[in-house]
Amino acid sequence: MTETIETFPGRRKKVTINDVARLAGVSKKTVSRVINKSASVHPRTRDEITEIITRIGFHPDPQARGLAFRRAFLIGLIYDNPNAQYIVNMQMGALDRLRGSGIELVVHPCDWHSEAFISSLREFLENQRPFGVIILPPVAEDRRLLDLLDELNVPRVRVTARATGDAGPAIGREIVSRDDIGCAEAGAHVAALGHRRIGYIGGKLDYPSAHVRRQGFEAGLATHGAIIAPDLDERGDYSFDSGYAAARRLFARPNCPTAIICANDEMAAGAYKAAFEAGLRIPGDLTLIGFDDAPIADRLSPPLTTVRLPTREMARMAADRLISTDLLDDAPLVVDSVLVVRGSSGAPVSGQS
Amino acid sequence: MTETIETFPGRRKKVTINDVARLAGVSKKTVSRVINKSASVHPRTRDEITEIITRIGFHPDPQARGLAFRRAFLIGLIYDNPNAQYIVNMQMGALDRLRGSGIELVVHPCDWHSEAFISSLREFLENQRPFGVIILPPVAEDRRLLDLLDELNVPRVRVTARATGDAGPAIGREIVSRDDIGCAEAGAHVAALGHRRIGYIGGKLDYPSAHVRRQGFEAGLATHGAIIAPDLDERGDYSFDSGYAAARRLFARPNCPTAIICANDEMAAGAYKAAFEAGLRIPGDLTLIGFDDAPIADRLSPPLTTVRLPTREMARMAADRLISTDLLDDAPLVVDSVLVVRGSSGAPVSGQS
DNA sequence: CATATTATGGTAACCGGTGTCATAAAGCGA
DNA sequence: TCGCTTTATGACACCGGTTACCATAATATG
Repeated sequence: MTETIETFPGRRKKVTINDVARLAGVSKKTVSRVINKSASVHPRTRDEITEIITRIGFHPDPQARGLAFRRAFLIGLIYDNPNAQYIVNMQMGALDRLRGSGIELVVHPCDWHSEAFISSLREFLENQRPFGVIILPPVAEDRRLLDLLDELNVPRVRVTARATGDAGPAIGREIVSRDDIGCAEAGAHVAALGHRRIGYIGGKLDYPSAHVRRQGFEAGLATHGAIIAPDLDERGDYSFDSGYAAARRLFARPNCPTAIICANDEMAAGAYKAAFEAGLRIPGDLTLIGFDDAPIADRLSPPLTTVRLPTREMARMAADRLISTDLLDDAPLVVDSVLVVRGSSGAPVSGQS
Repeated sequence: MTETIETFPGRRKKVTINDVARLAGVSKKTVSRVINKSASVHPRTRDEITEIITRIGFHPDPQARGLAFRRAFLIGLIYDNPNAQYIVNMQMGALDRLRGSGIELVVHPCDWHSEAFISSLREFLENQRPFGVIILPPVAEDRRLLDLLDELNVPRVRVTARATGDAGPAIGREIVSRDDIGCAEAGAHVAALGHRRIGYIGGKLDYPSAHVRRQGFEAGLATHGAIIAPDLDERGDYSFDSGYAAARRLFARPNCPTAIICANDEMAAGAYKAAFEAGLRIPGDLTLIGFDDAPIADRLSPPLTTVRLPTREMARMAADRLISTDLLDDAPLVVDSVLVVRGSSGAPVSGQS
């Protein structure tokens, strides 16, 4: 039995690998091997060292380890649109997985369209050399960013939306959301309610998710023979204001829609505002559909029927892919979206088209 | 003129302090002095070194520096209530200031009431040894956390609400918001509109801001001789659901309020929902007031009259206090809140009390 | 039993900076 | 001109880990 001299009571200085080595009567190299689960260490030795590590509460210094590894124990979360409400969910999801791993989450919002976009990211990546990064749409699709990550050899996981799991070549590891599935449900839901005069407020064309969602909605409508009315086809930029403006344009059309499908909740919330101002009752006069199931969705009155994406879960998976050592392959992980029916959708009032 | 041999074109390996030293013909220590603006370096030498640093694009490695300094170039943002919408604003504010400083923001939500609260924070602080932390309410008031920070000697800035700038002893550096000012404006606004049957949905007693805001509202009401009706005095926990429940309780009272003041926007949003379900029109039947000017405030219909706190600015100031070398003193920085009148407040319909 | 292979452990150098302390150079009053 | 203080700079160890490489003990083979 080794003397219990020098256990932690009273010690104030940081416990180092040397302390462990000394107590175990081995070299720091051996302790290092145990820490990193590398190479062959005699089981007895390993257990002894492990025991000592926990007993004296040794935690390898991330700074020192990072310096030697040339890699910081940080994971960057890179995204545009810092105001999107799901960002918080994504952060929580990543943190769920990181908790206890000794790796910290560094948030890195950025302005996709700014000139400094790449250079500021480069600075972060080159200097801090994060363990890996999680990139969210729409920047997850940016060629320059992907190239930069390749150049600097930073592991990454992309979170992205695609209509099918195998559409297009995978660009590195990715978490793919099947936005189209929930959208199809939503489209079918709207059509099944009897709506035929259906408006649409889509996203910008350079957001890949905009296409996927649209296709999903259209496919769902088609199952009941419905379509997006060609003269009620509007577009926003996923912001509240753009949704408001688009909805106003729709209301100004000769033949008002009885339902409007929005490519995200923020724009749907804007449509609520427009509807309120126009004196339209939801869902009596107007059915509204959103996407995201953002926090605002069930805070609206009536609560918004929307398509839920498991954002937190997705971020958790993304973080897991970055830090799990036992990852089997790089096949994209696919998650489904699902329709959440709430109070904003109902049958059109009789008498209307 | 020194030869331009070996400038960066084509180099792939990291530029180190040694490269700079060699090029400048000085020791790395001197370069280090320049980097840290420390001690006396001859102006000529300094300029020369500075020039070389920018020319070859040298960025000191945060890992190495952190190891030597025993302090990571990270700033932690510690908060409970990760779902509060102002969190994103706080993050943005801190990032505004950190941009270009080479210091990264690490987010650290935590469950104030969990047992692991302190231990998980201790792990972060002991291992990563962040440059400093910003702590937001309500954890900004937690004794155990403050003690822990003292023990580990981690610089901190607290963001907190106090009625007056000098109430109570300052516990380290702080950014103080005068919640009471805007609340007083709001109270006066409600009373001036003619409301006399005024309900209140306050926050939990262990949230210090709950007291401050209440006092502010009451002071404002008092300027017009109004008070919170004793039988309409409810309490929530700053969550949407609690606001909804509290509002429903208020509506069930014999004599309905014509106005409800809520201690935050989330609860006010809950009250919207309750009002909607009860068939009450806002502001015709019911005036609603919130606090925070959270994103949801102007997404509600009608938009919510609320008290705005300059959250982003506050976080910017907090980060500044942590990283600015030229800070003059530790006096608390005080920011005011201000009433934002929107569509949810109006005169009570005649005929009512 | 001698020799060829493993399996481990030890040593030194290194990752890229910073601290301490000594020393050279410069300023300065007598 | 000569000490003496002040300023500028360098040598070297060190922060706390890691890897490269070598030495040695343990095991297998002829």
